[in-house]
Amino acid sequence: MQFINVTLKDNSKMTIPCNTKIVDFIKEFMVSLNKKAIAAKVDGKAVDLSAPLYRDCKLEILTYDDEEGKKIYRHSASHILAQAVKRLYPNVKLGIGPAIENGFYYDFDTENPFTPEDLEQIEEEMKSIIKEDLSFERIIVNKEEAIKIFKEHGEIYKIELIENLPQDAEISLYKQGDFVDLCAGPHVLSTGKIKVFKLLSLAGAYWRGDERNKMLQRIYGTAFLKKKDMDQYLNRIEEAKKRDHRKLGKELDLFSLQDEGPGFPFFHPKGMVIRNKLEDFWRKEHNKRGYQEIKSPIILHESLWRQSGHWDHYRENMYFTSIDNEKYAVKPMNCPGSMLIYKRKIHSYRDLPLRYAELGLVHRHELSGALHGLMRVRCFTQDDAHIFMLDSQVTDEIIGVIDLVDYFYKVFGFKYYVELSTKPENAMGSDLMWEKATDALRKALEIKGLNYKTNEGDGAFYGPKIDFHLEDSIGRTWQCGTIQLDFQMPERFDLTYIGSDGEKHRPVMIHRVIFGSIERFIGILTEHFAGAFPLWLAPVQVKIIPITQKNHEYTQKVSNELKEKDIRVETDYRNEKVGYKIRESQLEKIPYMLIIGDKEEKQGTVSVRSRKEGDIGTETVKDFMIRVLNEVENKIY
RNA sequence: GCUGAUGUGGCUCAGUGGCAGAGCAGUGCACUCGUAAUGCACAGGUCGUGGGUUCAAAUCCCACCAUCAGCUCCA
Repeated sequence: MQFINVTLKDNSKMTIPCNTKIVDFIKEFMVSLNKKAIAAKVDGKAVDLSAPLYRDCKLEILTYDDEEGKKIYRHSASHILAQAVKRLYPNVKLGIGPAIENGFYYDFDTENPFTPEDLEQIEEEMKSIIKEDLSFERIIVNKEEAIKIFKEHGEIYKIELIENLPQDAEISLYKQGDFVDLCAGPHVLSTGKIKVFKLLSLAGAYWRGDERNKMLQRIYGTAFLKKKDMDQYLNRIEEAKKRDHRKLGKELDLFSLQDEGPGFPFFHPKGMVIRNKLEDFWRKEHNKRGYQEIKSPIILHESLWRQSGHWDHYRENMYFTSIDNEKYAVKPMNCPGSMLIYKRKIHSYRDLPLRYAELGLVHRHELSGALHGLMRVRCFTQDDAHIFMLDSQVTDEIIGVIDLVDYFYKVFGFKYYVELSTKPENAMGSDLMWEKATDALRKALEIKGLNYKTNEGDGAFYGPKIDFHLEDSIGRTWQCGTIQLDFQMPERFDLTYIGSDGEKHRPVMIHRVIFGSIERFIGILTEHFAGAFPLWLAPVQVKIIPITQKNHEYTQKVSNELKEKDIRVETDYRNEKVGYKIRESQLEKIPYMLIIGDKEEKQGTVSVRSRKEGDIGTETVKDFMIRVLNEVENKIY
């Protein structure tokens, strides 16, 4: 008998007979993992537990606690889903069924779309497949054999996948009971290993994600080892639903979307307070940092958009109109307007860097099906800025923007991640320019000591970019800020400055946003704070609640004093019980409530209730004002 | 744009061929109240829009619009 050496994760070595199955190896030498093992990695490659060890190798056991193990577990669940569907609907054709973050899906081509009731039936069938505890068997075939097998089953999508594999490919199939699927694997040992799962939703999805292809029916599901973990996950989905800015936006009366303007949001008085506070903050911080605010028109002549390149690259997303028989376009971006302002006069190198900031309302034609509350709209306000500068100023300017982004996001308590995107396939401009620009961005990131991920080939067609993805309070990420180096616009608009040599030179330009879109940012903030905005942003900061009509006069006096200090106050003079008024203010997520009765009136105080901590005792009006003004000033959240 | 689902009073929803309903919100009256819902009464809807089928349509059929879940795309 031949023997082989197996090296484990802790570098210990074992000598075992050749062709020992991993599952047997675990039973013998790693008993503690016997129940937990899902699959294994041999020399870094994921394999089934039923695979034999036939040469010297490194062995690592994957359990549900490993990200990879979890994926394999869920992917196995997707095969069970497919088997259940085939049992119930034999004519359905299979697409693909991978594991995804938090779950899995499987795509099916079916004559009759599934209904939510069908899902229950499919779940039942999956349960019985799990009960049958069918083994996942790996079968290796060549290309011809694979095609023959799937032709017998009429699986046209699988055949298409196989045909795209190289001629000499070793093709693996997985068989459980009477069900065979094309799959690289690995899988759990048998269907019985899947403990808890749930089918979650139905959706259409294009075959291979291409909108020219047929739309298949996708079933989403998830699978966990413990019911507790699944319940927790389902709860988190519920929590996200509760925080949905569309729901909260309606409840808190911040904004609305009307049939008359799909994708064109209406901001209500309370939503406008948040908006204006964000803009005030933005203006103040930009002023401090040497930005000058501009405003360019919303409608501009078509010739401008031809010159800027938008006609060639962005026409599909633009709206057009005509005025006095001339063709005009509604701006989808602010940069061309900014270019015209730069070009209005001659600039000296001494004027640079020139930082033009613009809260610019842009309109873009988005597909109707893509619209989503404030997150995806057809008109939005970018907190844009275009910085025109000398080559030598690029790094400093980028660092300035990075610092500004960092300052802004911290104010809201967001963590964020940075990504650098490099030259794409269809880029304009020379390699040398791109290299220089990308180096400048990279250098700035390194000087700041920021960790970043590089997305090769993901830059804009006119230049590389740094993207900022912020993470909200329940762990979702959103792309907001971006810094883009742009060589095309200065070129296309023939921007110049006069250098110290008296000659004309080409300035460098960066284009950047921090909030991204004010509308989307408000959506993100709403979900991040679950509607309980920090005091400085809260549409109503203080609600004053008199206990009886006798206290109305004093209530009005307190209200006037607070308003005098620009504190946003509302008074509730309705003939209701205190508890009722408090409950309502609490649901409106108003940061402070002041309860006023005879006692307070006599003492000239107010009884303060915070939405977070409840009753926090009695204070003089003056102390309460100091408390509020301090909290606003420091943007405490 | 594509696939599927949904559309009934300000909000949340019931009503599946036979007189449009409930709760909350609103208004009026009573109670004058101490930290998350006082009681009674009243008012409010051409059932998304336009066609059609039927003695009769919120309900069945067709088209369109919007919303939702995804796909695709993206600030």
